Amino acid sequence: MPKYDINIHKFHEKKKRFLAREQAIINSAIRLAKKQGIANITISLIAKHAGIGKGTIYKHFISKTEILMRILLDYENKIIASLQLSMGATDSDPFAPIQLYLKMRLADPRLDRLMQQLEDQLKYDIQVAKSMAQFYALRRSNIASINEAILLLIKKGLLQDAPSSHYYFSYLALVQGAVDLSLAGNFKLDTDDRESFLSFILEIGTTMGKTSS
Amino acid sequence: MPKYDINIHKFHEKKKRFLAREQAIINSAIRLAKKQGIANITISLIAKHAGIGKGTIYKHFISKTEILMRILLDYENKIIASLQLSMGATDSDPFAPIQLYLKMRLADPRLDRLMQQLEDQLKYDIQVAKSMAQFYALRRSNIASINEAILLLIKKGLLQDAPSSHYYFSYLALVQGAVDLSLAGNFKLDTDDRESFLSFILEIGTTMGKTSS
Amino acid sequence: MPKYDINIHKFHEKKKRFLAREQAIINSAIRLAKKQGIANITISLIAKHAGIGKGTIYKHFISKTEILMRILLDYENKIIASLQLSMGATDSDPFAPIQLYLKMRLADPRLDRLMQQLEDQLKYDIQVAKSMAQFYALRRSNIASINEAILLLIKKGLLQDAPSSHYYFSYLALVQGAVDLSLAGNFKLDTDDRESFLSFILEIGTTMGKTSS
Amino acid sequence: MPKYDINIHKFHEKKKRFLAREQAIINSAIRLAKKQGIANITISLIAKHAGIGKGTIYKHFISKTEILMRILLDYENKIIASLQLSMGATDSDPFAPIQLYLKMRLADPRLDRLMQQLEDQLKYDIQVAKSMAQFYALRRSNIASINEAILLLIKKGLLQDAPSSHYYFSYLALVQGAVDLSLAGNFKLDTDDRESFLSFILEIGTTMGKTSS
DNA sequence: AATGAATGAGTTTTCATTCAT
DNA sequence: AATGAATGAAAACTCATTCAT
Repeated sequence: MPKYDINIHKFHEKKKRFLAREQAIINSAIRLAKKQGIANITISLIAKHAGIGKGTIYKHFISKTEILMRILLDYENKIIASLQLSMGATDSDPFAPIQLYLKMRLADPRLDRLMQQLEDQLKYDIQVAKSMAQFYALRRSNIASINEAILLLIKKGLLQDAPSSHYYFSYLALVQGAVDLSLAGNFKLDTDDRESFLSFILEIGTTMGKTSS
Repeated sequence: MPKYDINIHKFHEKKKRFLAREQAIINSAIRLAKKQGIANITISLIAKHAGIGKGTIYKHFISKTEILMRILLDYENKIIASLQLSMGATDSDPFAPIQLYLKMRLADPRLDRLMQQLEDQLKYDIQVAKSMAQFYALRRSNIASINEAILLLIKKGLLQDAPSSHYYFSYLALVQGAVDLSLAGNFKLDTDDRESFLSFILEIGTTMGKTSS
Repeated sequence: MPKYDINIHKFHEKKKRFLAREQAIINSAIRLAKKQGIANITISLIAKHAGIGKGTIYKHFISKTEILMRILLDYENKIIASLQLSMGATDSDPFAPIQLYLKMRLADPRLDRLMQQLEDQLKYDIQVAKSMAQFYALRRSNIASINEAILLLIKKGLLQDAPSSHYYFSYLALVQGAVDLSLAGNFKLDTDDRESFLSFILEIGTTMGKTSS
Repeated sequence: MPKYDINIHKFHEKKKRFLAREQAIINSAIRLAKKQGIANITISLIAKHAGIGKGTIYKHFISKTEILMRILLDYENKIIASLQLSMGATDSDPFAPIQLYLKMRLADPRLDRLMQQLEDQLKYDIQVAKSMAQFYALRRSNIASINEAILLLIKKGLLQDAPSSHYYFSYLALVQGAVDLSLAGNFKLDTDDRESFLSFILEIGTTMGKTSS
C-alpha cells in the first residue's frame, strides 16, 4: 500500500472520529436535556457526560446556542429526509407519508417535546436568526410534503374533499397531542396501555375523514 | 367611626394592594415569558414591567422558581375550579365538562404552551418538589373529573363503550396538538382560518366516538 | 425640612456615591495597569483592589473593554479641558497652551504611556469603534488648539515662520519621547536628574525655533 | 562522497530549515502584532500565518512569552550590532553613531512601538526575568555607546559641554516622540509630509546643542 | 415597607499547552 | 519530526438574592 493511501486512510479515520465526537456531544446534550430540562444543562455537564473536555466542545460548536440550534435542525432534517423518501413511493401506499410522519414524531415523544422547547427558546435568539430561518424553511418543506400527500388522497377519492390544511392540522394536532400526553408528567401509561393508545391514535389519525369506500 | 374600624379598613386596603401587587408580578412574568420565552426572563425584567423594585418581589416570593411554580399552580387551579362547577350541571348538558375543558385550554394556546414548559422545567427542581406534588394532585383531580364525565356519557349511551382513558387521551391529544399548532412558529393561521380550525377541532373532539343515536 | 427635600438630598448622596465608586473602579484599573501592564489585569483583580465585588463593576461598565475605553477618553478629555481654558488666556502668556500641554503629558509619564497602549489595543476593537471615533475627534481638537497657539506665536513674531505642523510635531516628539524615557525600564533617573532633565526638555520645547528677539 | 559527508550535509540542511522556520514564526508574530496589537494575537494565529502547525511552535519556543521575549531581544541585538560597527568608524564621521541610532529606530516606527509594548508587558513577567535582565544589559550597552559618542563630540568641540546624559535623553526623546507621532492613530502623515518631517527631526536631533563653529 | 446597589456563585468562553498519531 | 485535536485553568460575564437605606 503506497504511502499516500495510508495518509488518505488516516485522514478519513480522523475525520470519522471527529464526526463521531461531534455526535457524542449532541447525544450528550440531548440525553441531558431530555432527562433534566434545557434550563438545567451546562456546557461543563455536556462535556463530562460526553467524556470529553469542556474546551473540545468549542472546537465543534461556536457557542452553547449553536449546539441547541444544531439539535433542532438535525431533527427537522431527519424528518425531511424520511418524508421525501416515502413521497416517492405513494403508488404502493398513498397513506405512507402521513403514517411515516406520525410514527417518526411519536417514536420518541420526549425528544419531540424537546424540539418544541428548543424552537420556543431559539425563536428569540438573534444569534441564530439565520439558522432559525433555515429551520423554518425545512419546516415549510415538510408541511408542503404532507399537504401534497393529502391532496393526492383526496384526488384518489380516499379522503373527503376538504381544505388539505384542515387535515394537516388535524393530523398534527393529534400527533402533537399524543406526544405531549406520553410525557404527561405524572401518571405514566404503562407499556401495554401505551402501545394500545398509540395505535388508537394512529387509527384515528389515518381514518379521520376517510371515505367509507 | 371608631378608631379600630379605621385601622381595620386600612389593613384591608393594605392587604388588597399587597395582593394586587402580587398579581401584577405574576402577570408581568407571564406576559414576558409568553413574549420572549422562559429562558430569557429575569427578575429585574419582571420587576421593571410590574413597575416595582426588584427587592419587592422577594417580599412576595422566596425565589424566582416560586413565581414560576405559582403560575403553574394558578393555571391548574383555575381549570379545576371551572371544571368542578360544570360537573354539577351534567344534567342539562352531559358534554359540557369536556367542551369546557377543551375551550379553556384552547383559549390562549401560548399560555397553555408556557405551562407545559414550566412543568418540564420545574419537574426536575428539588426546591419546589412539594409544590409539584400538589400540582400533580390537581392534575389527577382534573383527569378524574374528565373520566367521570366520559363514564357518564358511556353509561347514557352517548359514547361507545371503550376504556375511558382512551377517550380522555384522545381528547387531550387533540387539544394539546391544537395548542401547539396555533403557535407553530412560522406559518401563522390568520384569524379566520384559526377560528374555523379551532371549531373543526372542537367538533372532532366532541363527536369522536359518539354513538350515531 | 420638608420630606421631598430629604429625598432630593438622599438622591444626590446616592448619585455621588455611585460616581465615586465608578471613579474608584477606574482608579483601580489605572493603578493596576500602570503597575503590572494592561495585559495582566483582570476584572476580578480590579474589583478586589477597588474593594468591591466583581458584579458591581458590570453595573458601571458593560465590559472590560469599556473600562479601558473610558480611561482613554477621560485622559483626552482632561487635556482638552485644560487646553481650552488656557487658550483663552494667550494674551498674558502666548506660550502658555504649549507649556501646559507639555506639562500635562509629562506629569505622569507612566500614565501617558498607558494611554498610548490603550489606544493601540482599542484601535482594533470593533466593540468600541464608536468611542474610538469620539476619541479621535477629541484628539483632533487638541491638535487644532496647539496649532492655533503656534500660529499665534508665529504671527506675533515669537516663532520663526514654518509650517505649524512641524512645530507641533516637534513639540509632541519631544514630549512623547520624554515620557517614554522617564519610564526607560531599566535605569531610572533619580529625582534630581529627572527634575533637571524635564526642565531641559521644557526649555528645548519652548525655545526651539524661537526668534532671537 | 563518503556516507558521513552526506549525513553532515543532511544535518546542515535540516538545521538551516529549522532556523528558517524559527524565523518564520518570529516574523509571523511580529507582522501580526504590528497589524492588530499584541493583545490580539494567539499561538494558533501565528502558526497559521507561518504556515506550520501549532505544535511545531513548541519545538522552537517553550512558551508564547518566550517568543515575545525573543522578538524584543532580537531587536535590541540588531541595534547593538550596528551601533558597535559604526562606533569603530567615528574618525570619518563622529556623528555617525547617533545618526545611525536615530535612523534605525525611526525606520519602522510601528515596530519600534511594538518593542516598547513588549518591554512593558514582559517587565512584569517572572517567567522571563532572566531574559529581561539580559535585555536590560544590552540596553545599557547601547546607552553606553551613545554616551561615548556624545563625549567624543564634546571633546572634539562639536557639541557644547553639558552632561552627556542630557544629550542622550534629548536625542532619545526626539526619536521616541517621532516614532509615536508616526503612528498617531488618527491623522496619518502622507508619504511626502512624513519624509520631510522625519528629516526635520533628524536635523534637530543632530544639530541640537551643536557649537556654532 | 420598598428599593435597587452590591454581591459572588455559577456559567460561558478563550487559548496556551500537551501529547497521541 | 510535525501536527492539530483535546484539554482545563483562568478569564469574562450573568443574574438570583441580599440588605442597608
